[in-house]
Amino acid sequence: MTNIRAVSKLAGVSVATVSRALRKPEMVSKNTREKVLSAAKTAGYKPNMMARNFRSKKSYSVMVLVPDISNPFFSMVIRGVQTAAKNKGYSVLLGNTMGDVDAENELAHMLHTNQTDGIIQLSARNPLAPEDRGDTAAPIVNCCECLGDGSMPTVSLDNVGASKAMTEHLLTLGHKKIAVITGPYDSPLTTARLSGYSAAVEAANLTVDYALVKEGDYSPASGATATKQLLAQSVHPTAILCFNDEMAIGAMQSIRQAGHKVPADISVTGFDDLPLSAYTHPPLTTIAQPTEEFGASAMAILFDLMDGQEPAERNRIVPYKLIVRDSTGPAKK
Amino acid sequence: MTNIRAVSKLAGVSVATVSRALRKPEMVSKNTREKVLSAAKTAGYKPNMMARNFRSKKSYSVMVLVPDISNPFFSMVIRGVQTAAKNKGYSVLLGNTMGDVDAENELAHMLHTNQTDGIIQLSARNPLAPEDRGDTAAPIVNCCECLGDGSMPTVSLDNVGASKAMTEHLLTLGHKKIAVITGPYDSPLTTARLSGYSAAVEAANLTVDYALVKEGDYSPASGATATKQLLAQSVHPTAILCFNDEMAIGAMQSIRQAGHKVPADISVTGFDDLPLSAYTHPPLTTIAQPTEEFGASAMAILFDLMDGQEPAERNRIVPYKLIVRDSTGPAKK
DNA sequence: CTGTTAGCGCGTTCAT
DNA sequence: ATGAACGCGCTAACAG
Repeated sequence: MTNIRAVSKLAGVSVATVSRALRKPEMVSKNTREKVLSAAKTAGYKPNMMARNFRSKKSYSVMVLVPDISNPFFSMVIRGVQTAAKNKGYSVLLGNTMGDVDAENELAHMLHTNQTDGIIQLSARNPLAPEDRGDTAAPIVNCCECLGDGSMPTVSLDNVGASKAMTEHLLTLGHKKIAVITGPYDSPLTTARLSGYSAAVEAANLTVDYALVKEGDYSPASGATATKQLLAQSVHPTAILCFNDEMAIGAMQSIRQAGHKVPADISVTGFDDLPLSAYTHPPLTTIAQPTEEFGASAMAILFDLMDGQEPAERNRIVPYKLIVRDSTGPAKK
Repeated sequence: MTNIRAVSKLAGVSVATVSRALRKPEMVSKNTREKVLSAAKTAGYKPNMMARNFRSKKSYSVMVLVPDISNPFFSMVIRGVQTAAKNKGYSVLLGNTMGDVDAENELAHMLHTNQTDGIIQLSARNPLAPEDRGDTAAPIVNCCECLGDGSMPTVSLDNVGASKAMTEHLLTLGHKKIAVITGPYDSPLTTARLSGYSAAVEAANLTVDYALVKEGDYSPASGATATKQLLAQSVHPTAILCFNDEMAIGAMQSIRQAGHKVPADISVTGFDDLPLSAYTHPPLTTIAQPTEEFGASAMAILFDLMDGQEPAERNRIVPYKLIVRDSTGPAKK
């Protein structure tokens, strides 16, 4: 194990000088700096990061707490986090929680044991015990699905607006019976998107029919099941607004299986704009979310927090985009 | 910062005893153990993992080098890694490389700077410089897309067999003009799957028509493009065998756009069995790979390596499964 | 079974 | 601009 002392001997300087030459080159004369660098090179010196981090009390890593990493939407966000982290020399620790609260808390605990410097939480739950939050200054950022209680800085979409825009798109096409397949009812995402939907419906002087609102869990299977229920009911929707693309894809399958056509008989919309959604049959009308920007913004705020500063924006909103493809069309009379 | 010394004072024992009571409870009397544990609790003591790891020269983390984390296949493998790692108290560092060799090497460097204890490489490249490999004992495992040079232990699918089985499935349905959309030609995955395809074709006393073999890059767009090329050629395939599901989905779109039907006119097959592949139109015939098992096996081998032992199996093969859905049917005469 | 003593490798004083 | 000395928090070695 070639350490800093070996280099100092080889270069004929003190260990302190070696450390400085490597970390703060401007503090050392050009002459000795070159001497040190060449000595480090010939010795094949690699600084021991564990020692360095230990000494400086920083792990230079951040953790992403994600309900399910195999969900492509989340993994795109994580890609944004990773890119931003890497730019500042940070690594990303993965915390796949499968939605389990205990797992979340356990992983968040790594903040206190110095295994990570900060956390990006991708679901609406503060994984820190209240006594550990340190007056809202704990280095943790809530991203994508956010809590509205002010306990953490957030990065989120204008979910109300996005859902409203999508509903208006359907209303404009003449749809009056618009069904909804939501996420879990206890999620703030569901609440926000439902309220956008309601706002648009009511603004069109229609009333919300709660028989047309079904709870899903973001899986294609749940979209398929909810759609079967909808088609079995007495009042048929002419459009189904799904709170993510996977459920929309499941919905389209159930519609086909029932012998109906998308969008001729029933229009379907999604949320997220997965890469595959441009290739479904028919290509899916959906809401695009800026996944990389989600990750990058969350990371930027986290850097502020870790520096001990108040972030420039405590509740950042990133823009959505309505992507109209072929799964929506005029309402069937 | 409440440290081990604070606890030792509170409990009236030495720091060494505190350390032992926490790490090797059996080395300490029941009496003092309880004394220490209660003291630790009242002091709110959380061991500083950076110090612990530094001292024991292990980071208790492993890194997954992945070409693209937003590819659902990879993220499912990573989920398997994470689960297995967590069982032994290890964390997972994410190394998204976007296929960039320099990024890979740079991340692999973290092995030498003690930032990680081992690496799972999900693409066919040894990220370690030859002089750093330490006689094949370096703690690094190649998974999914594997190098055949013996430089690392591997976990892989029987790609030749899987591809052969799929081709045989199509041959049995009467297909004689089977096109192929591959991965990048320089990938061993492509080589293996192509050879399985050839073997099946030749076993059926047919000859491989290289005009029907197109290179893709695993993206749906590349599947769509390659399919357009195939349909523009003079000899039409009656089936297209794609080396992943995304390309198959892109292929199906191009086929529809050209006014043909799947599978009535052209059968299409994929590889990977993504969760969405059961919901495409039509549902995709594909090869399922045991993603979690990939991750778990790689992690098991890596644990052996990190323990300094030869792994039980240096080249583990995990089983594939042919999933027949509706995207394949009898060949059109 | 327990306490004392030594570092791990590095960055950071405080001198010079 | 440089060197000597210290200590981060913990575990390992050696006594007792």
